[in-house]
Amino acid sequence: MRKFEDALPLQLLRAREVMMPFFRPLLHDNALTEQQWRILRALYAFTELESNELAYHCCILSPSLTGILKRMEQRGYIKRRKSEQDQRRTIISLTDSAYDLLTRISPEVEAQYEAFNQLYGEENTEKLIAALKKLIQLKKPE
Amino acid sequence: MRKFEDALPLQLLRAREVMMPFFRPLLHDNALTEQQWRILRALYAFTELESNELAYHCCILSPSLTGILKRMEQRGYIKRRKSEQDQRRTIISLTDSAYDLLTRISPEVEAQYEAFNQLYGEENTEKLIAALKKLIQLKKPE
DNA sequence: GCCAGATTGTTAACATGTTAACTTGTACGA
DNA sequence: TCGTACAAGTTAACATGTTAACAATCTGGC
Repeated sequence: MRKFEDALPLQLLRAREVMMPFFRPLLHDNALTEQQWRILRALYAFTELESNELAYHCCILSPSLTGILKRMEQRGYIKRRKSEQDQRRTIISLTDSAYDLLTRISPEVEAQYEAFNQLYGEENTEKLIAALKKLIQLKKPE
Repeated sequence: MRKFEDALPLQLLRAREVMMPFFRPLLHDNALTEQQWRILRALYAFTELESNELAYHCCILSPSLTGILKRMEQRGYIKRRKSEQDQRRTIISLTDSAYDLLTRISPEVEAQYEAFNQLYGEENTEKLIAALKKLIQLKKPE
């Protein structure tokens, strides 16, 4: 059988566990979960997104997103409106308060990316991103 | 700010989401979660492990492990014994039933790895594993 | 216009992730 | 040897992951 450590999904998980300590303290200080942070960044990048688009970009399943958005709405970070053309669709966007938060902590996040790059090496990072992009473009043939 | 898609932790997550569909149907057919499968494989590789070692190898936090092991014990896949020298430590190992299960579905798992490699390319896979191993060896300086 | 089938989002039920607090057992120095 | 600090597991409380089922809406063909 394949050696336990060579399992690629496990390696990807481990790699993530090595990176996250760079960012977790920051998120924790601002009472944000990783998922909430991904949502803030996605909405910052796209200005507004429908629920299913947001879920796709953030790698979050719809049932999880329902709860997360509920909490983020209560905390005043996101707002929702119904699509005019299709009453099923909800369009999500950020509040001013969320933009303030992003503006405030983004520099610290960038600093942590820098710290990581210094440790891992700029070149290694680029190679890894390239390899991951290639993998992500794959689709399982059915 | 950094482009949303270029966030490395997100890329690692996406990559994993692309890979897992190769294995999920198999796990699902055998009523196994990803975590339970990691535990089975780790115990198969190491024969027996203490709780904290098992948690480390499988990237599972102790509080989660407590519940997972409870369910796996009820289903007859693992057994526990106390360490003689240190009554705090629990040593976990597989039951015969678990070995049977592993023997039965391992070939199918390997076949899925092969299918993935054919799609992604042997060389790409090796490069990616090498890059991930290098990353995993990093420790955040405190 | 009407209905079958697809789509969007939610709820439900359970498993796991995450942090903090707690329990028990161990080690170690005053 | 006493107590204090530490280590291993568990529990608690909440957030999220996962699958299935469901309600509301839309879309197309008839």
